[in-house]
Amino acid sequence: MSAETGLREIRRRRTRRALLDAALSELAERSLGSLGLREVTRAAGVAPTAFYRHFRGMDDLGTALVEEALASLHGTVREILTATGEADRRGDAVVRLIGDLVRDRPAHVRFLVRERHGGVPAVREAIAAQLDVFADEIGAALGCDPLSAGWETGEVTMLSRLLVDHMFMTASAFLTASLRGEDWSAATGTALAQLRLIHVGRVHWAGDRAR
Amino acid sequence: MSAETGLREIRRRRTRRALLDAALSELAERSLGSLGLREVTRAAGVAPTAFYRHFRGMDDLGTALVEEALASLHGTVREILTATGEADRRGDAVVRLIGDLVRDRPAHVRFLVRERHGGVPAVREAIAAQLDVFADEIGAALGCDPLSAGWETGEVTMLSRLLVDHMFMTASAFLTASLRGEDWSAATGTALAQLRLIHVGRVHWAGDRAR
DNA sequence: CCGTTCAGGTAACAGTTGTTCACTGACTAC
DNA sequence: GTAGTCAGTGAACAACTGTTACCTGAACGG
Repeated sequence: MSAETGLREIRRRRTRRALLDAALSELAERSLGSLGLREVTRAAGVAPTAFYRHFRGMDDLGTALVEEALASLHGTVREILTATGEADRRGDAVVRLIGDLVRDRPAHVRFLVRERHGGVPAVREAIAAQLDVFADEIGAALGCDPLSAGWETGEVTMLSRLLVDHMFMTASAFLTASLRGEDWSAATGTALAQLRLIHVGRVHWAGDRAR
Repeated sequence: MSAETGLREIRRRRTRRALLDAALSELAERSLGSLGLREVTRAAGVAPTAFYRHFRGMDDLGTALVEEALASLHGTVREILTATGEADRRGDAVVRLIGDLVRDRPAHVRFLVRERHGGVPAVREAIAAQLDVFADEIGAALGCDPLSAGWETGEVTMLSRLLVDHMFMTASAFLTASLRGEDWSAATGTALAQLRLIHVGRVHWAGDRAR
């Protein structure tokens, strides 16, 4: 295993964390592309050159942040998929889990939402690739569901992509709600209703497809 | 009226256009926050100081681009709302119109998609405000539809917000499809199916709401 | 204990940035 | 025809950028 609890390694990890955190807090109201290497090191309380001991450049720092943010998101997705219960109860669980994620790691979520279509190609593509993986996982889970009996694979993937995108818009809604103040429950209600609408569409999909 | 066809005004408008176009083409693979004033003037073939004759700063240039981009989008939305025909035929019209918009003004659409959650607060909020207006318009149109009989206003707005967001994800899908190559028709199919799924959910919404 | 490794710091570099000032000269209003 | 307006220019500024080569000293392996 890679325990690596040397004193030196501890220091190393600490400043690496400081760099990531500094970048993350700076990214609250800025975009990655407009973030300078020196700004990050200054906010982290480290000399500019120390940056290169950890990252090749800002793109590298960006992809590291993607990995980190998607790790927590992956955990959330896994929880969602393994959540048992009736299909419409599962919607409640999804919205609640996304809300928890936004509460626990707002900076990570904001980073993902912002850089998904952002100006740094490497980061953008890293996020897109991982979201494709998520969509596939969700699609696989959906395929096992009795509600999807008789669905073509193309139909399943279009649904899972819709769900992934809806996850992102829900997260974004939670973020703006959290910094605008008190309409958190309204955002929850909206997301729940939209998810339920999609669910209803799913239930009656096969029946209405003929027409 | 403000005809203003003086020779001086013509020159003025020309360099203003050059500045906007230069910024727009530079924004194909970058974000507004990372775009420098001098880069724009250099790409426009103008001295840096000329910039200030037209904009107070980059934020101002950004909001001007928002206005321009949303003007074309507003036209599309209006066409969508006034489109007659059966409800599911209207879905085809929506996807086609968005496709046309992406084909005609890819830079504007990309700018909107990128800066919607981007790093420049002024631009972000300008876009959000206009999207709220669009959602209200769509909501009003939906309210007149016989399919929405018995719907609460909150339910109508959650649907219109879902539709606006889906418009954006469709536009984004078209954009990535257009620069990745040939899966344009696949993107069309996905967007259409998703819209139809939402439509099916809408039709059976009232009936399933009780449970 | 001693030589090595290596995270971090210092100093300097060439380039770029936003912004100001005074200036030109083609257009305009009278 | 002439005086004035004003879009665009040129030069200069302090501040900042990413990146380099070299140095320092504490933790490390043996």
